[in-house]
Amino acid sequence: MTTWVPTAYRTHTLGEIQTLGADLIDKTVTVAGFMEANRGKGAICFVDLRDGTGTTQVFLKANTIGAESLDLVQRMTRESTLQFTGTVSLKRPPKVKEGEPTPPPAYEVLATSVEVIARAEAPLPLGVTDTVNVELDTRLDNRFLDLRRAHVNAMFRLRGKVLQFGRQHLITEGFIETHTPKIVATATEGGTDLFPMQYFETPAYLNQSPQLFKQLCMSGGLERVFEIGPAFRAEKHDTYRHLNEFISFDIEVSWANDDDVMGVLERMLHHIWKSVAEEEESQGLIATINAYRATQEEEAIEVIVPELPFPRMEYCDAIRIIKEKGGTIEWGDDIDAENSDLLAEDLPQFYFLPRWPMSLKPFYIHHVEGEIGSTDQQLSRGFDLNFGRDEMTSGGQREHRIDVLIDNLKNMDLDPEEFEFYVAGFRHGVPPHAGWGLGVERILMKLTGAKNVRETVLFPRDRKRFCP
RNA sequence: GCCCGCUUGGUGUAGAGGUUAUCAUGCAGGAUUGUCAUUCCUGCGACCCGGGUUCAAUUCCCGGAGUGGGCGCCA
Repeated sequence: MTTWVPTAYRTHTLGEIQTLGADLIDKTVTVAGFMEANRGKGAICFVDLRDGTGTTQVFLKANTIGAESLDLVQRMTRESTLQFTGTVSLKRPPKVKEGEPTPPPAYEVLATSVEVIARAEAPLPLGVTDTVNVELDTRLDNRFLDLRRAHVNAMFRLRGKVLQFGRQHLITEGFIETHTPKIVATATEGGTDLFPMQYFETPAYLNQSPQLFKQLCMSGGLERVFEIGPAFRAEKHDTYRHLNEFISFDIEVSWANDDDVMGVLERMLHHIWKSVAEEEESQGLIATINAYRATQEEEAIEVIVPELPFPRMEYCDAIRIIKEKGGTIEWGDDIDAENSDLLAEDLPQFYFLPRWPMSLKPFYIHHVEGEIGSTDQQLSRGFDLNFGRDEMTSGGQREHRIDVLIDNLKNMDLDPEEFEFYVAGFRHGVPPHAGWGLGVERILMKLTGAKNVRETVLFPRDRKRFCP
């Protein structure tokens, strides 16, 4: 349970007026919030007041609050911030049609005074309680108002929950939380464009992932680390699932191989899903999202806890199955969206794709000599985790043998000298280690049914948007 | 970067070479109401920009800008 400590502006939250209402009857309280709606233009008026914990009706009578204050509230615009002092009372039950159940008792505040903290300008750029659809672009331009909408607010509370449950699980498995630098000197670990920046007199970059640094933590004997932090990629992609700044949930584990960290991943995701499905507050957030979806005639989202272990579909088998289904692909190709759709037909939820060809993986991925695929090419210990058609995670066992590592760099046309800070960490003994990076926003998409990854980020950064 | 759409009140939409430009929501005013998605009445508010075709363009054509979707690549 959350403990709400009174503040300078309110003695109770609006949620508490409802949950503690029976004990608060006739007590004087001060509450504050956004005015969702007001009704009544005569000698009485009702205000729906909303704060972060819920909504409560405030009842105003001319002879209790005074004609002047009543008039002020009656003229107030929606979403204005108001503070009321008054006494808690039992709300008169609504008229119910015959046969319908009587709703549980609700409480209201009979106002004795009001303070207008801020009047909201009208018209609102988007309706907070309106049922009309609002386009994502309009929403993001006015995110502060969009966030006031119940289902959007719930999305971000749920985001916090997901991170909390994930963090909680890793800590129980002995992980420690770390932070690695986001300003880096090395151009790239391959595969992506970076944002250049100026670091005093020297060119530098925003980091694309904590990869190389978390490996140095392994060399440093930290054994089990995780990090939840931003990653920056300057790719000019424009899709429902890409961002130029996203939050990467990363782990790295010593004395472990790819199978070991796949285990960590599926246990963590299982814990997150299970917790969201079972925890009361999370269920409430899901219910809020579903209430909105119902107004948009969208199907309710259901939190289906995935079974352990997640299915494994090795790369070679995936290629074979795609071919059987009529997809165009050759061994050694990346699996594109169209072909991922074919795999997703049979694997609509989480599944691992282990043992990719070494040729498709970055220099830091480990391979075991003799592990070869169906065309006699070297396999790697790299894996992906998909949810249906979408990639959630990329991971693998890392190359801890310094000579192989340097060969890999050379084979991929990278200059080992540029990676000296990294290679140096391998000169004095490194435990075999493995890890992964998980896209937090993509997980949120799957959990909340969001069709666009931007919905799961407060202020998304994409090709066209970096403000607000 | 490539391909395909779209752009109409604050928001979301309907629509047509000549209309009083539709509906919902919103906003303003009024009637009713201890209301509770109130109900009812009245009113307000819009065709992205530039050029072309035409007697006439918001509608057709070209260009631009903005935006949405798909793809590549990725998390």
